[in-house]
Amino acid sequence: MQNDRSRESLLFLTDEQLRQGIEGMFFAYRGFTADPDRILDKYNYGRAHHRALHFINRVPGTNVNNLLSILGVTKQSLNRVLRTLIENELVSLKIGTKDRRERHLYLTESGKSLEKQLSTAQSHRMREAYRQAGPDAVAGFKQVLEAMMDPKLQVTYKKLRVS
Amino acid sequence: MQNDRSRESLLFLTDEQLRQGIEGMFFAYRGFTADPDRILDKYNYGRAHHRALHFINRVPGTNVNNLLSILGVTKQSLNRVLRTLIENELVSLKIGTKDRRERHLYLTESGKSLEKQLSTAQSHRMREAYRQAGPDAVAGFKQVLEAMMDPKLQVTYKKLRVS
DNA sequence: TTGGAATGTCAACAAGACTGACGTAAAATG
DNA sequence: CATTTTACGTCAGTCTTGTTGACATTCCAA
Repeated sequence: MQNDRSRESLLFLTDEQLRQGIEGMFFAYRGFTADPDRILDKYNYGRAHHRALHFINRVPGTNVNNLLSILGVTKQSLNRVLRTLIENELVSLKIGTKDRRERHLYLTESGKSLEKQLSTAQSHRMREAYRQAGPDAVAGFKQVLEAMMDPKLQVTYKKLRVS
Repeated sequence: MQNDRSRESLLFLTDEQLRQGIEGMFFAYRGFTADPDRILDKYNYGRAHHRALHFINRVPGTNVNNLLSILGVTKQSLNRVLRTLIENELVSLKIGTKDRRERHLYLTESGKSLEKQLSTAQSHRMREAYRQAGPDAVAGFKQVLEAMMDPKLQVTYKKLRVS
């Protein structure tokens, strides 16, 4: 009995199930980035630019270090991306008033406009997927995603929610 | 009534919900690749090698064109990766008997061993996430992932299941 | 005043993606 | 049988995005 029950209740943890999850993540991520990628191409930007735009929009006035910890890249790498975004006037800098070493980042009007374009495209696919799968599936989807994150990123992720 | 019901039943489609899904994918994908990446580093391989190993293991004897369509990269890109894997004897080639233009790909013993190491690490995290979230959440997770794929990749994904 | 933090910048490099062009062998087709 | 198409490999060049390492600047805080 005990044995039967555990065997049954753990069917979702078989190697086959796990493999499907792995391949699902791989293929779904391709779909997830496909639409924004096409838009970015037209403007000669890449995914790195998209990510910066997304999180600056999400946390307006963030400083560079905070953005670095969200994105998980080196400052040199982010800097290159930020430089072009600033040159092209999609992002503006404001030097901190309290701490004047800090640069606070904001989207300009054109920045907001491109970000909107990108997020609209990405959300559209996400919305369709959500709609097809239904509310219970969506709840489960988010639970699994959250459990898959590194603990630190889980915290970052949750912070974005309440900010 | 009708109005209330639709408003309520669509709460999971709010912009906030969609944004959480987008950021969830971003952060979860980082976690998803983190453990294999650490192993790959030690052997001086990258994610591209991992993907090749994964799918050659999954579809032993696949030809190059089939692998290309699964991975969604150019032959030049895949070739670079395959060449090193073959040189290092993780992958072996067999020329097709029926169609001698085709190269069929197999993992060697060392190939299988590395693949096992990588998939064990990746599965471990996936298993923990699944366990924490529970079977219903996992079912929902997979539903949403599948709905997020490009239609062609959805077919590819399903084919891998039954093969 | 001095140390350290936040930031920027230069240089060099690598992985991994791309395009384009070309070559070869073999199968398929007219 | 001749031609075309397919499967694959390869060379060359480019781009994005990541890395390390070194060094400069600014300026807060002890």
